Amino acid sequence: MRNAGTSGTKAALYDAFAASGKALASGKRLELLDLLAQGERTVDALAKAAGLNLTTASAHLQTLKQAGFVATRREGVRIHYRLAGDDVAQLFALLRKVADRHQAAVPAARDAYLGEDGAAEVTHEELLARIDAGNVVVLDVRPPEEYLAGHIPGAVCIPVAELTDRIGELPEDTEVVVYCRGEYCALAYDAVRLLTDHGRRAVRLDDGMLEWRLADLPVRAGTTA
Amino acid sequence: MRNAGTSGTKAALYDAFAASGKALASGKRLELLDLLAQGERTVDALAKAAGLNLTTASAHLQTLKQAGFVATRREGVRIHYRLAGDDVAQLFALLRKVADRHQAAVPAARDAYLGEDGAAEVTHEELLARIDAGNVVVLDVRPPEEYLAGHIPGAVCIPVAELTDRIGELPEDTEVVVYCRGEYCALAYDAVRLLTDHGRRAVRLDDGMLEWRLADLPVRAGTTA
DNA sequence: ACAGTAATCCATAGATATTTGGAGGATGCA
DNA sequence: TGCATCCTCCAAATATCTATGGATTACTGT
Repeated sequence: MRNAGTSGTKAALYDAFAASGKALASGKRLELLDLLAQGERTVDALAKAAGLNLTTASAHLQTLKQAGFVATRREGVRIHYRLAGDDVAQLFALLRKVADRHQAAVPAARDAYLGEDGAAEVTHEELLARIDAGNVVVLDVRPPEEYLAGHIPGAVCIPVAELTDRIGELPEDTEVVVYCRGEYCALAYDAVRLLTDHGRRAVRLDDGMLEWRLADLPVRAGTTA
Repeated sequence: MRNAGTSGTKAALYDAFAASGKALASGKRLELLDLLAQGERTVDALAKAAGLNLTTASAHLQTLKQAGFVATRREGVRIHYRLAGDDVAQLFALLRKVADRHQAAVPAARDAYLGEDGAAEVTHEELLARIDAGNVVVLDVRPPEEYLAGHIPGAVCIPVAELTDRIGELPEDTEVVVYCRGEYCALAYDAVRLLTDHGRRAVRLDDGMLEWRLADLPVRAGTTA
């Protein structure tokens, strides 16, 4: 009944799904998605943050837009890109998780990038309990614009680049829980090493803002801590 | 501190994730994943079911294996491929859902393939309730080997190709709920049209085995209905 | 209207993927 | 041992993707 005629449209449907898969098929694009998962950004800011030529970044963003993964907003002369929805962040996070679990190269690359890590980590639940108990300082070491776009309520914002200079802003006797973008972000790893080297007690949240938000935990925007 | 040195390994990590993304970047591979989500199969069977040259199918399967999405088992002269885990099926399902939601081409291709569909559908919950009540026949129209690998408990197996001949096996007075591989599988659509044309009351389950299994609903394997 | 900035579009060269036929490896069976 | 089957590996042609410089478009401010 349906065969030659349909096999064309069947392929069309799978190819349409594959168009979304293709958007996930480049390391550069995944890096852009990772940045966008922290909040909206202009093309120029994305290109700089990802270390890309502006033209190249724009091309990748067009690809992501074709797949419907990102949306844009014009503000005067610049264009802000953002994720098209939480489901996109979810897909991104799941891709990383599945890749980590099933592809041997990922844990290897992860260790090479983040450092093989025996250091203690804190889970969501532990952190929430300790925030309630009041015996912890939560430190967000991402760039300020990402902190402004959304952070853990009560967290202090000190970008890792400024941490050496501003370490005095942290109380000396309280343990610090550090977080950054997500499970594979280097910022919190660097910060914990830095704080520990300065004799502070510091541990990393076991993942970061991406997973926190996807777990529907409370998020605050703006500067009001 | 870390920059040029790390940018290499950082890119390596993202590229490793992208390797998994690339596995999702071809319609043919997604079709293979869709088939594998129903149960394990040999290379030859997959090639035939997907309408691919054997060599081409093998190449795609190697790509999927590189990404860790599939695993193999040798049985005599033939090699059985299967999904490496439920998380892979989950990733596949989420990709389709996100693509459907955010990419205009998907609903269009879907309607072209499945037919624009005003017909009534039944949800998981409704079906379970009606199975309990006993006033429904559940019909699985997938190929028998997929039925054997796992089906809804109590479902009758009549492949859609044999349905015209075997329609007498279905009670005439009871409504039939038809299901197949998943939300985008044409088999159940065809079967409902066919049954309705023969004066039977038939509706489609709103998705299929893939989503049923991922929802952790009861699945039975083998022939014991 | 003009200049300046941000981003996209276009063309192209270089790099990757896909498909396929044919050769080669592994297993089972006579 | 020899042969058939199932699958993978190899090589080459074709198609697609990526990166980038230069041109173009969209907007702002003077």
